[in-house]
Amino acid sequence: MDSRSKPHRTPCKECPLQGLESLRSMTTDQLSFMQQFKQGEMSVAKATQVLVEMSISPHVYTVLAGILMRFKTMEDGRRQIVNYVFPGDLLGIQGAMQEPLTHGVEALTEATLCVFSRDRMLELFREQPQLGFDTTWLSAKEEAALDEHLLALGQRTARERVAYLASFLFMRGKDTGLTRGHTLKISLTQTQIADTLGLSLVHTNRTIQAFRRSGLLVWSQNELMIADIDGVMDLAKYEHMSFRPRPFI
Amino acid sequence: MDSRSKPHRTPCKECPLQGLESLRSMTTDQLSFMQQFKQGEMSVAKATQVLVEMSISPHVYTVLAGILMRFKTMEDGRRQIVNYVFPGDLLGIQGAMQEPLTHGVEALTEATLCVFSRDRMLELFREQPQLGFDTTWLSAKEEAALDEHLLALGQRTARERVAYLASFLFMRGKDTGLTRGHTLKISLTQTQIADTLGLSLVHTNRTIQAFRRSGLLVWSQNELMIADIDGVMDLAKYEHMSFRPRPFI
DNA sequence: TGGCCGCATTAACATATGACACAGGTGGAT
DNA sequence: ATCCACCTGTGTCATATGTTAATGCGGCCA
Repeated sequence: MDSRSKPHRTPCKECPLQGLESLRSMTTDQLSFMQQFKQGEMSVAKATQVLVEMSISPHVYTVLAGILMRFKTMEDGRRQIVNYVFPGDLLGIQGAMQEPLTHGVEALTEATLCVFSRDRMLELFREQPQLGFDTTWLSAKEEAALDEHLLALGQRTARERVAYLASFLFMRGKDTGLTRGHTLKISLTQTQIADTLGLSLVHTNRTIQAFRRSGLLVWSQNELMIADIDGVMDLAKYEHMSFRPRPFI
Repeated sequence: MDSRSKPHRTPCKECPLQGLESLRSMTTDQLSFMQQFKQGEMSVAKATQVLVEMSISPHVYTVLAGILMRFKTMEDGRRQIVNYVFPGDLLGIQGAMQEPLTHGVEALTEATLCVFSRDRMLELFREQPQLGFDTTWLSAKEEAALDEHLLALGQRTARERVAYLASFLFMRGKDTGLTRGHTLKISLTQTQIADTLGLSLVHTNRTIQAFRRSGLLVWSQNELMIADIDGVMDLAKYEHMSFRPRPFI
């Protein structure tokens, strides 16, 4: 499969994200700024490393389609998936600070990204203060999600963690239009789930199977089916707060 | 002790943070903007709740002095301390998005905060794009720290976690001028340490004592002494990256 | 002065979770 | 076809960490 940049370039007026209810739409002025600010578009195959740990990226990205994961690794090979990246999310903002990335990013599905130049980020803040502000807003969202994950890893049992991650992914998928009925098409291996939740592979497997037998939650290789989302969120003791539409750039 | 706002108001030109090596200093233009942007100053006693979970804060703060903690709680009482807040850090930026706070903040020491108005944040981005950009930079830093904590909770053993937290706090303290020689004056109860690391109180106690006996690390009620910071960081498998001076507002 | 309270400390015991080892299925590469 | 890598699923056993409960100590307050 091809994982290199493609010439195709969605005009910002037709940005697929504009339609999403959970995302805030842009003014025409903002749209036309973004149009010229946008450097290009990139499509990558599943399993492509989009950003690599320790490198300094010359680009900043916005996800147009697809799901990706952010992760950190230790020298001895241990890996922690720190968060998942959905359409509308900003990627690699650390690069804009000219600092080496402290995490890697890998695509979990085919994905297409909107490409911006690291060096022009300040220009965005200068010309479009509101969009600059929105960038901070997005960062605040990311922080809130990470806080939530920390709560999960620090305080929840294995069962609760699995229920938590399932609800989290499902809700994010729902907000970005990726769910159909009770299912979210996402393919995570159990190893990836384990590396997200800080559990061993074996125990993750057992926990997922217990859910499957209960019928509450069926998490297979290609999709996540949640029969009763409220039930699962209760079980996880997860209080999802639905907020106002999030901005994006 | 008094924990209410006080009239005292440090002029920005004499901001104690300007002197820190690890923080970037401001231009005189930026300083004078901040001077009028600053709404006031607040001094709080140890153990004061500065921001409360679920509330919508009308203020955003920068820490001038002191150490605070950010935490989340679950309905059944479980608590996770998600990060520590040092001088130069921004607090409550979620408030600027007019959204309810997803975490609380409590002072661990006497602390003094610089107060800004939530509603004027956009003005900051408009008039001082660089400072707006810096705000995003700060958020990116916070994200990186949270990623690091997730790695600790998800992948490290109890021993490694304690060593990690000790190094993390010590380095942050060092960067903000709070260490003297091998010690950092900070008073954390073992319960707080446990709630940071996702360990039980008893096991935290055992682990800390083991370190104390080894002499590598003495963590008492009022201070943290690290005999050999490199040794402790090795033990934690923690690779601290020292970056360029961080900005602040 | 006595009593209460928060905190550190210890011991004895319980268990959730991890480690290891192996089987079986699937799909891609050659 | 054959091989190989990767993934899910199992069983057995090991152990790091959690739980409960009791002790002691210092500070604070009536």
